[in-house]
Amino acid sequence: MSEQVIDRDSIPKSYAPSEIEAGIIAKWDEANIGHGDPSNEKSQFSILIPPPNVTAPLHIGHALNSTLQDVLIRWHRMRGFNTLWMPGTDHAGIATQTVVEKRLMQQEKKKRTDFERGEFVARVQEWKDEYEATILRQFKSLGASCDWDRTRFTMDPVCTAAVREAFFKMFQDDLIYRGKRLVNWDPVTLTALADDEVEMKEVAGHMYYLRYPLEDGSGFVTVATTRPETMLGDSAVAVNPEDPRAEELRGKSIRLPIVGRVIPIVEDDYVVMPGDGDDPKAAFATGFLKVTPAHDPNDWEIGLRHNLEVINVMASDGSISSNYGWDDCSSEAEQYLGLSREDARVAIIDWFKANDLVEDIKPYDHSVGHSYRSHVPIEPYLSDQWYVRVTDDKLGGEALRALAAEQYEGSPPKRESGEQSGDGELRFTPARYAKTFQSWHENLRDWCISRQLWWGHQIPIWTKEISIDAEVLFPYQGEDSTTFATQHDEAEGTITIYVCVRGGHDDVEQALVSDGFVRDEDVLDTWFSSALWPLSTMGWPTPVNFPDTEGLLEKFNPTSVLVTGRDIITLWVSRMTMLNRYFQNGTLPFNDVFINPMIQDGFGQRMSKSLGNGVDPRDIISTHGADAMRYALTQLSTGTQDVRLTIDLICPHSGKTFEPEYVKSQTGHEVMAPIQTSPSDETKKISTLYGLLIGASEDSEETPLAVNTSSRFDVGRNFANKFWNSARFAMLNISSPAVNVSNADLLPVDVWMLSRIVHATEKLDEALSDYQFNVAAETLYDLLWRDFCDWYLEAIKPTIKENEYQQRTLLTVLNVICRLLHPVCPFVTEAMWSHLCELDSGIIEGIELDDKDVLALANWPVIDGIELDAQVIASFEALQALVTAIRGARASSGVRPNRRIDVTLSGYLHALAAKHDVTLQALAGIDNICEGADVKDGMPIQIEGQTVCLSNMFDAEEAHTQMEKLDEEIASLEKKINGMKNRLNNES
RNA sequence: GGUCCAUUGGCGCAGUUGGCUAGCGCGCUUGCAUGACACGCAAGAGGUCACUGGUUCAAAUCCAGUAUGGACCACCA
Repeated sequence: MSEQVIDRDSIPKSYAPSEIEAGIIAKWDEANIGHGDPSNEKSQFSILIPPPNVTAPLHIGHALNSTLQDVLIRWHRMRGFNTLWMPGTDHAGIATQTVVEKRLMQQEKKKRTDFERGEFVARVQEWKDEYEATILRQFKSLGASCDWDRTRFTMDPVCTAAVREAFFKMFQDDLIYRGKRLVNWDPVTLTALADDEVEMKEVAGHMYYLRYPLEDGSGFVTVATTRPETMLGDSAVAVNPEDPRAEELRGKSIRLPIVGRVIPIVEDDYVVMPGDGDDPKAAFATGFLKVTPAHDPNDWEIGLRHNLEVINVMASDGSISSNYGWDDCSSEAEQYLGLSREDARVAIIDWFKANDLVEDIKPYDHSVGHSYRSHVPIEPYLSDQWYVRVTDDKLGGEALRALAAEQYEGSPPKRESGEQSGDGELRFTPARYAKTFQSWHENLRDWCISRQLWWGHQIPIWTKEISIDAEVLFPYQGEDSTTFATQHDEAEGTITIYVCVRGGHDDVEQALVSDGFVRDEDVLDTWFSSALWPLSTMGWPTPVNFPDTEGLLEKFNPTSVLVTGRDIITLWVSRMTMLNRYFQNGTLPFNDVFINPMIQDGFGQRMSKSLGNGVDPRDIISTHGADAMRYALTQLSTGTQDVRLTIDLICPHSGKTFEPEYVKSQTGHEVMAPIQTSPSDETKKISTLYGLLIGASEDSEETPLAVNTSSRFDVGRNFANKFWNSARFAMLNISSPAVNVSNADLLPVDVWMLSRIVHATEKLDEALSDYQFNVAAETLYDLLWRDFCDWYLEAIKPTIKENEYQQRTLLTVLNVICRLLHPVCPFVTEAMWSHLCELDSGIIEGIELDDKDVLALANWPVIDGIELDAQVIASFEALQALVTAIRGARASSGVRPNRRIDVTLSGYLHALAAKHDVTLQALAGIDNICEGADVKDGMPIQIEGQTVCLSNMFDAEEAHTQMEKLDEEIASLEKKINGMKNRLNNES
């Protein structure tokens, strides 16, 4: 056995992440550390990645989300669980289609409709392939230990099969239906949106007071509206039955201006009366409400109650049109056809003004729904759409009952048997988010799932219209392959047949087509396939067709925990819960939901591309390293609050950093720019370019001159470097061959250090079990920095070279620290591990550490039955207090740092000092340790009521200078005192 | 309008069932090129825990109210 195993030059002096990370990733790939094996008997721990949209590269929020998942996965893997972390991406229907359409317009000046559907989808597919590859590379570069062989995409064959089957079954069970409703229509992207895809924005608008003449010429009523342009589709005026004016108007009609339509006055208690104190609308109300069932959701409801005509006066792009259900367009009204909503509003108000029918126009601020994609106001628009009946107890009710009893009063008590029922087993961390989940389900409305897009899962419905007199003859009825529904339209005299074809029956599809059926053009809402993610990724329902998914569902569903952001509790968490329970006998897709913090910029704003305040994890990895990023993100995951990430702009060429501020760019956007405290050419250049680039286009692909980073990651870089260096130092001190260490061979400092790793392991386990990531990070920091580096390494310096037992203890401690740090800082620990493996660590009884070439696959330290003398530990802690006190006294009295002084103590303190003499001498700069109770010379200090005396603190010359210094200080203080005294005397 | 969250030294945050002197990182001050690390070491300054009242032997912590900030839901008269 060689004397010195580690060559001093083989480990560089400081940690350079960029030189090491790629090699480590390759090592993990080769060892296939992420592989989850369904046939493995060990208990499972599984996580499904919230699949990021393929619209753009990952941002720092994704990095946070993935880091936390990876910490949990690596920790469980080391603890011996059979782990599966399933990666993947989401096709993100409308979002992806929108960015691709935008790019085609910019680069090729082409619209979607300039392509065949298949052609266009192929272009989107190209985009998807590019970004999916980028995203997966990003995941890998931040150290994610997913099961890469099972990477899924929401439009993979395996996922498509699940979508087909889910749709089929729900259609069969009448949980999916066709309905003519007002939907949230996006007039730019030309698609319906779900309620939660609508963003409310405050808009400074106007309240228009319009006079509607009574048909009999006996006067008029004044209606108040914010949307005068919809008056073309008015089919009634409503008044509250309690309103005193209601009675004399009863039975009368209105002649609608411009159109000339005669419309009834209906009585409905939805109408707010002016002066009704409680309702804020009362201040603006006239008591008369124009009713436009085709263009307002509330009016739609009134229309249903009073059986009113539904007159749609707009085309799908929001322009005024008589082609979509407006039959009585007058010649007067024709002038408005083709105008946009906005232009029509102006023109119609002009008409009312010209005809003296405008009573008033008041400024009015209100919030208006906007499309979360195109950002234009939503148009409530009448159309035929597909809905999921989430209001059915089988879906919404089941999801609600999943909530754990301690988080939701209405939850059924947990079953006594060990059987998993799903009821009351869903637990949110932090617990308050259970309330978000609960109130969402208590106010559910059916879910509109059809989208008028090309990118997505096409709805598996084939349609044919037949005469109402014709017999509905359908050759496939009753077969396992199809199910159908019909819709009768008495007015048109038609029956529409909707046939849903189960997946894998191409012959039936062809037969339908030759029979005159046409497939529904629309695709499903992205969240429909996302809702099936826990099932589809694991091969539900037909594992036979996808052999690599065999056994996954049985082994890994329910998954252990879902880590996600609070913004998708309703969009995603709820729907996964519903569908998983519905298709899997009530079992849940996951038992725990951990809601990770949201990252904001230093000013508390959401990060976004258009603000220019986004942070790309790749930039952080290049400036700080992946471990640094992971450590910092773990540390700021406190669970209670959102986190602010102060952003620094750094110029990659010069390395200069700038503080950002928000300025108006030339396009009018608020964008981030460097503060020009001392305007240099460089600041100006970056500022201008930054503003231009970010302001010019949201999807700008050019790299700005400056890169966003944050000094918040410095703590992580320092931490990783500290580990690197301390490990290097420790290993360079190993010179003796391996030896087994028994308790009797340990010095007090070794016993103390072992007690610290026991303590840290327990605390870490507890913190991670409770998803207290910040506590975990803090625990690691204290262990590595405070305990190991500040105390242990310093304390053993005098003895380590000679003491072979201590060398083995040091190696064992380092080995344990390596393992404990690994889930949070996998790269630097894995890199050190290969050096550590070159040394034979020996054995310390009570600490179980296996031998593995790859740290990621090594075991979590099992510290069991190690006997550490509590008195020895306590005595080391007492020594720490003594050292601290002496250091403080030395510093405050100006002793030269490298001077060795004498200390005189008595009683138990002397015994303590004598026992730890070498350590005390090294840590506190002590020369002689003397025993004595009463010392005349020297400086007395108090420690726990005992007097300790320091002496020999200065040589003659130093003593002289020190005296002079003190004299000066006394003189200056006396001067101050006299000054104060004089002032007091003068004032009194 | 409804629900929820936050307010702790200059900055960013911990403080889980009330209980030793309220912690941590950055920054700041003083000193240090010490044979692991200046991405470092040692010592230090800095907080009436937003405000008002209450419960208690004891409140940053529990209760009520006020102020400020934020998030979500509802709402196009």
